[in-house]
Amino acid sequence: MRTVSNAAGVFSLESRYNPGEIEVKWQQFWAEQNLDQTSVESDKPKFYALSMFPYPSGNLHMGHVRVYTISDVIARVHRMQGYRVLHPMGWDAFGLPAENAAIERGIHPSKWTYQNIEQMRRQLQRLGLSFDWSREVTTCSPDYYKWTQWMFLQFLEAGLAYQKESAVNWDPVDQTVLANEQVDNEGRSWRSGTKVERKLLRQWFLKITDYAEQLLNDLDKLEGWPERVRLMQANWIGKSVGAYLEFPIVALDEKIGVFTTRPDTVHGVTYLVLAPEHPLTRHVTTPDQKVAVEAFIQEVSAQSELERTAEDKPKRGIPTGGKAINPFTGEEISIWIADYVLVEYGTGAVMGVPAHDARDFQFAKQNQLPIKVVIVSERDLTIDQLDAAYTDPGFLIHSDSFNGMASTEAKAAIIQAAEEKGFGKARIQYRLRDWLISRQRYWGAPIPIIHCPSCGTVPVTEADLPVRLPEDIAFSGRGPSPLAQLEAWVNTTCPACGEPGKRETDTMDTFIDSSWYFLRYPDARNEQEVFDPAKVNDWMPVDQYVGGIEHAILHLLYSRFFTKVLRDSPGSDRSASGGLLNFDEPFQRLLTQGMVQAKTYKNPVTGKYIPATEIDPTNPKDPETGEALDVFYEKMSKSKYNGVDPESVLAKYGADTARMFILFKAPPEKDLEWDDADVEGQFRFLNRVWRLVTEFIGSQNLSSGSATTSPGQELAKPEKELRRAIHTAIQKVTEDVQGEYQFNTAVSELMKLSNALTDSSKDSPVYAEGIKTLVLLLAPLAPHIAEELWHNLGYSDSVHTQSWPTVDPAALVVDEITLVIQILGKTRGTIQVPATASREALEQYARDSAVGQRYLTDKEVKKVIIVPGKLINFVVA
RNA sequence: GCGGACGUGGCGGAAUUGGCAGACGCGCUAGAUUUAGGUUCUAGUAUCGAAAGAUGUGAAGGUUCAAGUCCUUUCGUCCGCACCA
Repeated sequence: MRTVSNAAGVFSLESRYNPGEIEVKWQQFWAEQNLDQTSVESDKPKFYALSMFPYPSGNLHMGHVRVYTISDVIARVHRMQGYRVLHPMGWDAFGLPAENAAIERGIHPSKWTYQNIEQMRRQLQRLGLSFDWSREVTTCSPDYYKWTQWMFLQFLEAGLAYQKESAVNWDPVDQTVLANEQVDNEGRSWRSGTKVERKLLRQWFLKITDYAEQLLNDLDKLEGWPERVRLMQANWIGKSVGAYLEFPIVALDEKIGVFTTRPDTVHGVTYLVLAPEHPLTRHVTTPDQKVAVEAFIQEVSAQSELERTAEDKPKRGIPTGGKAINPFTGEEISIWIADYVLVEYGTGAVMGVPAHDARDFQFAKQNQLPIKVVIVSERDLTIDQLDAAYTDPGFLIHSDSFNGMASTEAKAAIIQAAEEKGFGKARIQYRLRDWLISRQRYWGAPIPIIHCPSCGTVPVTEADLPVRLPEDIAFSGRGPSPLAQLEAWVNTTCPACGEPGKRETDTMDTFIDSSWYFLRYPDARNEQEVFDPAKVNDWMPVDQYVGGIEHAILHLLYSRFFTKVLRDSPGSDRSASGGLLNFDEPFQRLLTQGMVQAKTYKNPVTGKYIPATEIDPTNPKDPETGEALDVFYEKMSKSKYNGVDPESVLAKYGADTARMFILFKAPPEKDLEWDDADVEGQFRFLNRVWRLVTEFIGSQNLSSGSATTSPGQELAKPEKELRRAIHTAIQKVTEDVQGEYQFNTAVSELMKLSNALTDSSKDSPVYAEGIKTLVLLLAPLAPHIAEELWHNLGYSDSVHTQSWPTVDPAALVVDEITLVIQILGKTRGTIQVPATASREALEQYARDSAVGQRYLTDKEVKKVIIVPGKLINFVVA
């Protein structure tokens, strides 16, 4: 076996690329050298690269591999470019699956979670991700949730946390509240299968609506976010500008307030509608309607919100018998209740203007309610009959002093009139609702509140945090929340008066845990305070956030909310004038990566998915029925039998190949189709690089001294071309790995460089520069092989501590360019011309060329367009 | 219904932002080497055509010397929201 010796030692030239061996070796080396720990050299610019932390389900899937590979490449590139980089990792470790494991398998949620964390951390470390594990956070750990509880107290202090009675999805079998997303389309619980009920319960809320306007406006600052995420958030917040108007109830000393975006149509109101849950429904109902109204309310309350808001559902409602007065006209109008009015939005009551609102029109037709036209398309037109609601702008009629006014102007005029007469005022309404954060579950951060018979709701004092989860607890999945069943834990003393009190038994929504974790990483081991504001203000905002589009609203909106609240809140230091944070938005740039999909086989008749192992891929048929199967790509999942286990890919090809495949196969924000043949292709490429570098090292050894460049020597043409290829690669890869993150084209540039080197002579004096550059550019993408080759090249420092290569502009200068010759815009050929040729010279070269001779002879050239360095276009008659 | 994104070879995807469409890879074809096979290497691979050449970026128009890229219309796919008053 031939060996080579250099500064790095003696090694075999015949050694084949063996990822299993070198990846473990270098991972150990990096760990020993603490290479991944965050540099705190303050003279360097900071870069905070963050990928969304995972829920520790126990097994890593390809989606994880993709996100973390992306953020790892970004982190590694920035390190080489001279930034101090914070690239941390943690665990979103509270949540239902742990508790279900406890119910189903009798394993304690804590044990289950920590086991999973151990396993997933090992799996992540196998990928060669440069995470600073010394800053790891785990949301279910008391030293983390202590501060989650502290956050809650900040919100309480600021008046942003409150309790209120609210209609929620209640599962009568499991005896718990369910989130909307845990109820299916038929209104059944995902776990018990029972129809959920709407139940009024006293729950904790965070007042996110107080920040609605800022959350909306500051979206404009997020230029580094995908447009669609910003739009989704804007729609979710759902700002409407309109008016709040009050209608006095006949024979009662009360008024019904409504919100409307169309105050200009107020003279066309012919009835009012209350939501069934509206507090005034029972007041306004007349005795003769009482039985019918009660029955209706019962019926509606049995429906889930999903059922009630289902598409194109007929609007159902009944009269209450009560009457109200339209203050603008003095007319008496009837009061109805109907299921299409939502108690959560606006005031839970609407004014019915059938002539100018499609829903009201439908409702009025159905119930023979009067329709009064008050807007017409042209001035001085009079229309009394409509076939459909007229919802466009127009001019007012039947509207007293406002007649003839444009509806757009009338809005403001009528609001002004309402204010003057005390009928109402201008109002801005948001679709966003306050955030319900109580969960009747065990595996979450306990809400740090004590209920005292004499003092009421009392916060746990900061010194008593964390309110720990009791360890010794039974999980049956039945009866009240596990915490509520543990009397020893529930009974405590009131911090205010010292008398007996009871702990709040609800825990917090796990989205609270993840709404601030990025603020903990800069100071993750701080036991004295939630974080040192100086450190957080130094590292924040996150420069690049990477995660799935499924969090477009939830996590990303909540995190923005938390950031703004903490910016406004002084924290523990009440004497401070400003807030804890000095920035408005947590995430400067956001990259939403696409799904990882794989081929699925589905029987179009039965709808069944068939595992790939059971079919012949060249002729996919159902093994049981023989029917031809549909073949398409879908997100990997167990139920579709199309999951690819990262561990098996790592075992077969290694982490570098898996990373390269993922980066090359699709741009990061697009869905990625898993393809074993393409994985093989990346493995081949890394093998080519391996051979290229290894053979170069061998040739250096054999012919040492013969391939040196004398300074000042003019390079020959092939060398010049190779050097241009090298620096073009540096330029393009650099562009691709920063800013737009087009890793797929970055990899293809590396392939081109590799191909250029393969085609060049190893004796070329610039060959060594090419090999070195290739390894450096490859380092962030395939860190292990790059490290191995770097050391084999004789360097003793890690490749990952090297500076990113820079472009030598002189190397990009060309002597000759290819000039495209077009006749009437059609390409007819190309010629090589000196790069410095003038426009006149270019035209002459083109005319003299064979192409020019052929197409221009006997033709009248009317016009010549010259794009210097590129093309010449002759416009002929 | 409203809002958004996207349609390019057999496939994934490229195209200095208006300047040679199909980079790079997969697959496929032929050949070479080695072989039990994989590996590796060379050449080819948008379509039609023997070739010259013509055609070609969902479709149809338009602007321009020049359009995948800009404009208009249209078809299709995907995603988000959906009785929000």
